[in-house]
Amino acid sequence: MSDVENRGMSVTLKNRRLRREEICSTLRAEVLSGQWETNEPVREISLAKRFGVSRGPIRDALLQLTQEGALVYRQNKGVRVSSPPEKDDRELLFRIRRDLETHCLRKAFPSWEKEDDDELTRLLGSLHEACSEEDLSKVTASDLALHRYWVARASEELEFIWLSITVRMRMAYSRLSNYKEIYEEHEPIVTAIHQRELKTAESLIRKNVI
Amino acid sequence: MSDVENRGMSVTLKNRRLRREEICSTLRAEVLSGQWETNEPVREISLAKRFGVSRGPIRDALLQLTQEGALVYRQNKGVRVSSPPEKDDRELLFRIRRDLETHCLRKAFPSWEKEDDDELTRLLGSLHEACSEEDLSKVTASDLALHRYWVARASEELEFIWLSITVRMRMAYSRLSNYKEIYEEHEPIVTAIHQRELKTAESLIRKNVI
DNA sequence: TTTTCTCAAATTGTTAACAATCCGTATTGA
DNA sequence: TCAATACGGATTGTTAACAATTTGAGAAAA
Repeated sequence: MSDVENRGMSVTLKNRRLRREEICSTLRAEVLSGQWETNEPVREISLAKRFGVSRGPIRDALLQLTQEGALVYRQNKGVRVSSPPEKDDRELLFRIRRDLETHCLRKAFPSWEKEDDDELTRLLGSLHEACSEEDLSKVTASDLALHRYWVARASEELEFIWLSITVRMRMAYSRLSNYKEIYEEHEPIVTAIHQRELKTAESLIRKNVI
Repeated sequence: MSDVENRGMSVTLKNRRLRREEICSTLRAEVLSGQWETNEPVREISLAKRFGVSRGPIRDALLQLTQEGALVYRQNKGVRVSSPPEKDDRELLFRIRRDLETHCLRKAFPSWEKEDDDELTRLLGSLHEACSEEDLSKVTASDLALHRYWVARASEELEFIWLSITVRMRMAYSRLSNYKEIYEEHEPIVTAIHQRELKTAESLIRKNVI
């Protein structure tokens, strides 16, 4: 069992039967936050032991992550962590992601309600907590969940497309020097949404997604 | 066993061990060409019988098609054919698809070789044949394969993203009145590529993808 | 009649055993 | 020595049986 696979042992007996989606998001956060070596093979058996299930559900989860772009699948050789996209493609992918997020926010805005505000506040709090703890895996998951919310709020279809693009970009934080900056880039976006300032929110998202 | 599931019985004994990708593309073409009722449940057992395998590989294929957007998965209820995207989202998706295809063609052009020309010719021939036979499933698959070629030629990463968008759009041919038009829209694109006229090819693709 | 409850059939979810494949190591032969 | 080959452990692919869940028909109750 490798180092990575032993991490985060919050798997208690009561949630022995984890949903595929839960296994997925745990693994996704680890891959996205760069905790797995690129080209490091991912073994089904060790993951099965770690999550306390058989290889079946693990294969489901790995196949899903393959489709999302976090992993690459090869016949009879299992999956490995994929490489980030080429430089040529990054600019296009960023633009598509910006277009998707602003489109979704604009579309969801007319029916935006207080409970949406509350949920965003909760997600922002989770991001703040993760940044304070300097927990990279948690920061990545929180960041993803925050952006994902306004996309999913608009369209389940677009959510899948957005996710597969965002996951492939690796959400690299190299542009930001520390965790505090990550939080401080997101706080104004949520504030603008709370105040129903669509244009401001759109503009801030465009500046954040680069 | 439903009507759809009995269709196309070219499954002989020799290719008993079909790859997941082969099962996928067969099912994908049928879904995309509208041969399955929307919201019609897709049963694992009947598909397993049809392809002569157990439910395992079928589940793999269905999960993959779910991620691509052809099917929708619900806990304990299996998959069903998804609905086409909302009108609001269609224009955005078309634009993204156009951007992806032209970007990929431009990127692949410098290293485009004779064998690529040959492959395009082959794929165009397949489309022509499908149009002559008026076989909707085959037309859909051929059209997809042709566009897919120049995307895949540029980037495996972008191929996945492009596929998940294109599959979700259902490739509706309502804009075109007959099969002949479908072929006649694609023939000039391939010709332009053969003659290395990038601008012309890009422009034709933009007009074709609407 | 209408609603609620019960139960059995159908279907999906999970598991463990088995088959096929890959890959590194050792052995063989020139 | 070196290349080719054979072997065996490790890993993925597939299968069939079993568990859990959903669904709908029909009985029971209001």
